[in-house]
Amino acid sequence: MARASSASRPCARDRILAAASELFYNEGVHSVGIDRIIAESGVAKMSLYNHFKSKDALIAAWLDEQHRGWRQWFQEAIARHAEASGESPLLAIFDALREWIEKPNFRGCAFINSAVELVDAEHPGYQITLDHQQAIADHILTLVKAANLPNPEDLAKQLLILMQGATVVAMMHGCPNAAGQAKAAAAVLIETASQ
Amino acid sequence: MARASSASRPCARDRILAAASELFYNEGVHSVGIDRIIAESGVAKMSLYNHFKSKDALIAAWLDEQHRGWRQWFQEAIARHAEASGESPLLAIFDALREWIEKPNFRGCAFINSAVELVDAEHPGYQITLDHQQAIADHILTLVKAANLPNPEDLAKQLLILMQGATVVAMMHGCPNAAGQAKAAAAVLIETASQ
DNA sequence: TAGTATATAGACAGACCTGTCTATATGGTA
DNA sequence: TACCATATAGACAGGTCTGTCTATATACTA
Repeated sequence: MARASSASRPCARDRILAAASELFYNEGVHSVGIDRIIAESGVAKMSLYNHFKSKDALIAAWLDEQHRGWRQWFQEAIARHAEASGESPLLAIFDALREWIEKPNFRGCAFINSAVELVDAEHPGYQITLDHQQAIADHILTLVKAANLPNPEDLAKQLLILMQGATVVAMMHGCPNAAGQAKAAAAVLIETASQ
Repeated sequence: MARASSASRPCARDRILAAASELFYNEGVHSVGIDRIIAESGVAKMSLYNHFKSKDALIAAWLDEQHRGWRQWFQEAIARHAEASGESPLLAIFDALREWIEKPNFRGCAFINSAVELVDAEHPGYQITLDHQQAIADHILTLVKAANLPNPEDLAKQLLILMQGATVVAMMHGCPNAAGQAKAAAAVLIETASQ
């Protein structure tokens, strides 16, 4: 277990990130201290600081990992839902969103939550939260343009607003059908834009 | 200045709440400690604990005060914008939202932010964040019903999603026109629902 | 087996936090 | 003026946090 190539147990770095991921998302980056992560991961404090320069660097690493994973999943889920339903990828966005919201540990968007908690734009993780949001907006715009709809920038922005709104409403209102309502609204906007 | 009736200086309690309000909203409830609030308000620590049982009680008092103030402002602003523009109160929601977003110290919704930070549903302030969100949803539903539109629950939910989404997009994307885009989308949804 | 890279457990220091408390000051009223 | 309610400044205690460090263990390779 001293080498990352061992197949029987994840390396220390991965165990730290896994523990941090669960704790940070469920409880927030400020409420979870280093000792909690150490206890959860079974990694020694010195190893943690060998892999990550500081707690802030760990937060940034977590956000970076989440950013990559979520982007990949988002694109894959949209394609999967679009294929399964035969509907436009623009509507499939909201099916993917619903799939995410319905996860048992859903507590909103890690990037929104972290931006709220970190506040400080100089924090090493803050820019990642913004990059993530921008990547979503860009992806939606790409899908809208691919659909050859007029005023793509406006429609993309409105769909982004619906998506972010459904995320927050699902979190704050315990609303199981926020994604469905957002999808219905998106359908109207897309239909109207097509005329 | 030992009595609240003094007209020359706010009483200690009000000064604490004013300082807490600014610091908590700008920097988050976890990042701001009691000593910061004491320094900002010029109130002695013992006075602070005479007025508020604990930091958590102060947070709850702040959220309660914000809840009352915001509700009042929201309804007044909608009425004001509806009268000035001659448009439906349902669209005026987004004019009021824009007015709020354009404030120089805008950093999203204090209730969403606090729900994210507090996490714990047992925290004395947590229920207030939920009550606040529910009050907004109820108010939107009331306006939709007053407009005699079909499927009021669905439309109200969609307008709520647009409103929350615009709030988050404005915060995360530095998007000055999120409220305007949400208003344009709302106009389409309302027009479609009317047919 | 020896050496090395990586790991473990956890003590430690200093900073910061929340809440308690002592001593004193201030302002209003009888 | 005396009394009382409320205020001030800030020391203090104990807990928690982040990051540094000592001592030791483990696993792999030559």
